[in-house]
Amino acid sequence: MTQSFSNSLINWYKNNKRDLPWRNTTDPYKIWLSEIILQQTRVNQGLPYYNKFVSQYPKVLDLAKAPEDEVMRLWQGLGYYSRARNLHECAKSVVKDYNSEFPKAYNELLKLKGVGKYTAAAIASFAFEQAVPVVDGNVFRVLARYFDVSDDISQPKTFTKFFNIAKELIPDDYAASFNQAMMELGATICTPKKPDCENCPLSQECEARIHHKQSELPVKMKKIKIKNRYLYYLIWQHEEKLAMKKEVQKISGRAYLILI
DNA sequence: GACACGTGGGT
DNA sequence: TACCCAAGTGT
Repeated sequence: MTQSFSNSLINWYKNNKRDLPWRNTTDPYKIWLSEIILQQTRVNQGLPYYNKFVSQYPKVLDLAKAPEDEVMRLWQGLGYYSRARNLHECAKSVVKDYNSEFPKAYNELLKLKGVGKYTAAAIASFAFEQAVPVVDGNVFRVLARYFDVSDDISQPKTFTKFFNIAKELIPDDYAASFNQAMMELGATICTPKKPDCENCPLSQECEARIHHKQSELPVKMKKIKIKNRYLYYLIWQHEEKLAMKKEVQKISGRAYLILI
């Protein structure tokens, strides 16, 4: 049962995977770079940034040596800017504390800034072929639908449940392919809206498809609420030129970027 | 454990 | 239009 799941999935992946640059390497630096960029970010949006970073900083040492302003500028437009700051800090830490080599152990990877459970598992499996399952939004969706698991995925404790299900399914000798395949299926077939069940290699046994519950799974209770905030800036303008100065001030314990 | 963090695409 | 997300993590 678990074997047919993995076999079908991995076989489908071999024949249908997209050709993406970070899939043609086992360099942990490039794997890490791609994973940070792809956090909460679509492939099409992150791809040009990945290429820029690899080109500008071929090795972790290059990134570690770069000025933070330069790294931030390269990241400009991608969003979630704390990722860029953590990226730089992580690179410096790998150089200083790990002799410029990424650690292999999952628990050691977890100590790196910006590397959480998902990214640590991704590096451990893609770069080092360890059988640690990745659990991201795609994996939640595929497993919730296939096994009809209706736990609320917005609750942190649910992560462990899905991690354990995936751990049962992941083959020791095809860990990287399995993890990649789970995410690829979620990204291209088992999508949030209108999943393409006709072309899904797992559709025959999928509980959600059998019971027509695709739109009800996975269950996510937490809703995103957007609050408006209004900030005021003073900008000096003389003819066509703007006068701006970057300063960082602490206001009630929080760092603000003040443009003067 | 709840919440903030960003931009861009889909319905 | 107004949501709903998308290869999560830090606080």
